[in-house]
Amino acid sequence: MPITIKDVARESGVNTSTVSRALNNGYGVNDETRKHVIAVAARLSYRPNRVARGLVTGRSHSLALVLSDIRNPFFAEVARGAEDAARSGKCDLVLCNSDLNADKQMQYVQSLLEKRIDGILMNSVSMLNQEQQAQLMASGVPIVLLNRSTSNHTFSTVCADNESGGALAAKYLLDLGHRKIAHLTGPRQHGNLTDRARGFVRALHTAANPVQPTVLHGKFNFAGGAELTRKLLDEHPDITAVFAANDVMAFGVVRAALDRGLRIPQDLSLIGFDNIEFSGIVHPPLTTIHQPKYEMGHAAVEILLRMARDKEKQTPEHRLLGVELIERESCRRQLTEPDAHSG
Amino acid sequence: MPITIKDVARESGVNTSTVSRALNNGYGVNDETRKHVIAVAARLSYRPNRVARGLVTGRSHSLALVLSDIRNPFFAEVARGAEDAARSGKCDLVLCNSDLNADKQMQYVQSLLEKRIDGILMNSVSMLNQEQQAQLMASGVPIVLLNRSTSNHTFSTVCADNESGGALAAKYLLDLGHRKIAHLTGPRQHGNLTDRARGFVRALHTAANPVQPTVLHGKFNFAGGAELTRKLLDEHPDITAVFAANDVMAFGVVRAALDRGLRIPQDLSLIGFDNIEFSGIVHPPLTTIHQPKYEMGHAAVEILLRMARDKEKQTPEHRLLGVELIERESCRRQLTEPDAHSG
DNA sequence: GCGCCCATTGCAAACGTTCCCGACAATCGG
DNA sequence: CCGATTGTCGGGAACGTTTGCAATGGGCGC
Repeated sequence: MPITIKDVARESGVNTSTVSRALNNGYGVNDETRKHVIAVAARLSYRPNRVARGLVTGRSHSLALVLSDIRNPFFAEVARGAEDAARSGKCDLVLCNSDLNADKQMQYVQSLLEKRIDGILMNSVSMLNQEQQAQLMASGVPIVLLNRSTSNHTFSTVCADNESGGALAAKYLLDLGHRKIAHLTGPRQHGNLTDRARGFVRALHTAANPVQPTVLHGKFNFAGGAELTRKLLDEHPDITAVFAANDVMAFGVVRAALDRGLRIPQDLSLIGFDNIEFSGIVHPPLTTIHQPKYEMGHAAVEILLRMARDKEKQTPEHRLLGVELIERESCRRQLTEPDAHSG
Repeated sequence: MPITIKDVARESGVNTSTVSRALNNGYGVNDETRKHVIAVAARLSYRPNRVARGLVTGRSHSLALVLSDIRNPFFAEVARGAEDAARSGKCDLVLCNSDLNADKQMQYVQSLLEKRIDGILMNSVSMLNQEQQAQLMASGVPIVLLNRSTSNHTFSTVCADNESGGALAAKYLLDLGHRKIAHLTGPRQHGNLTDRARGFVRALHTAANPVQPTVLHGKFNFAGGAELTRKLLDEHPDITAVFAANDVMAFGVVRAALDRGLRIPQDLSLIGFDNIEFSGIVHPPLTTIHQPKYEMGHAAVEILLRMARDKEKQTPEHRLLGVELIERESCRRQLTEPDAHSG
């Protein structure tokens, strides 16, 4: 029913192949006839069928974004960057929520492969077993991972410099004069969080006046942040500054601290990680390490587009994006007390 | 290069049409041969090419989600509901961020039509002019609108019951004893917000003891909430309760109130709208009207799927989803003072 | 004036499915 | 025992493009 290339060909008195050439790159077709064809196509309001084109070219002009949950504001920002990049690369983006479920993720990949997707951006493959990872590799589709998997360098990766971010947080707290410092983070297996912790602890250790922080592991969400804070305040009531592994945990810290009657930053300094939008909105505005989420999504899709174009150049590319400290109002200078040992 | 249906046909000694029948609905093919074909397909790890299938069936098995910005947590939740529904309908979801830009939105639609998308879920068409809306209608693709456009009933719609939500907020504040009440909302053109305001004001008017609220219009974001609050506190310092048109505005109210030294809920009661995730996390936890965001996305896609299946039944469907009050800690009972007139 | 080259265009074969239609055998009703 | 029906399957056209190759014709060098 819709208008096809044949209609345009008939109406403009040329062959379909000429129409195709005129409408696409247009090289090898007389300038006059090209204009004529284009005019006719416009008059009939012809819309090429990208499905048919995809069948012959083998490219679907769509990319996929497989992440755990779009409701996580971090991923929403990444998704926006990815979509913008895809759009400027004439591709569209299909959204998949894996919930970090391995089976679900593989089902998505299968479905995407059947659609001859041009590339996939995933936030993690760490939950996949060896066989599944091998299957992904074998599929031949370009894949970029959002969070670098230390064990696997066969895929391209885009990652924020978590370790530097941790160090940035450490330096900031030290400069403010804090000596009793804690770090609340997620499970030890979590690569990104581990990197942040490593950078943080290392910077504290290598400081002119080294500090040994208290590090607590738990769930890396709001409830986890609150729970770890309660535990922390019970066991180490002398803590003056907390570095939370992400902003949502930091919000949990705020809540638990308020419940104990502690004000931030007057009684406790707090620094987060991610710089999600709400960090600037909550009270007090949260000092945090900014992660270039939009740029990460953007960069990942750019790599994907490059890989999709050059089917030869499939050497994995690794991009590490810088982070920066966003100073707001959740930290305060700590007057240096006399050292406990000297008392 | 990849394995096609022909390979399976050759390997199992039958015709491609038989393979197709065996692998799909399977009706009209001997049970034994079907099993054989399926076994061979599995052995060769055959993956059907959905692009080719789409070319002949005319269905792409993908739906599109065109919204202003996925970074808006409201839309992220809608998107998640939509994606889950699409998935269970064997479709995938392509994501488009329109930024409420009419041209961009039409470009998206054009691109989606070229891909022979099966249906489109958009959050608004109000920024489109008549010609563009007519063009959408003429395209013949199933379309569901997230926010009911009062002027246009030609598309299907899914909408939360904003008016009832406004009434719910009004009743709640009245029950708590508030008499000096304000409503901070967005521009007058905004349909949803207008509905909320209407429900709110009407419920206050029709109460046993009617109240005339102060209604202020401004930007419906964080900054707008803060700005309107400053204005409100300047002009009406006797206000005891505020209904913000959405949660993000409510956060702005919190900020501005704190800046003036007012505590919530001790000095000012506050109720929001949407119940985004952060409403339960901020301090104080925000009492608000819950909008079934996930369910809205889910329902919209279900309508889309139905319309895509029955190409005949294209009568627009309108679904109004209920809202509910989520009571947290941002409102407090107001002791009824003697009426100002009697003083 | 002749042959060659290049620009332009048409022809037709793909791409991988689905699905209509016809062939064939077997079964069944009478 | 014969015609009709049913179940099973193959043949082949279609879906709307792209693209390699051949054909055509004009211009140009010699």
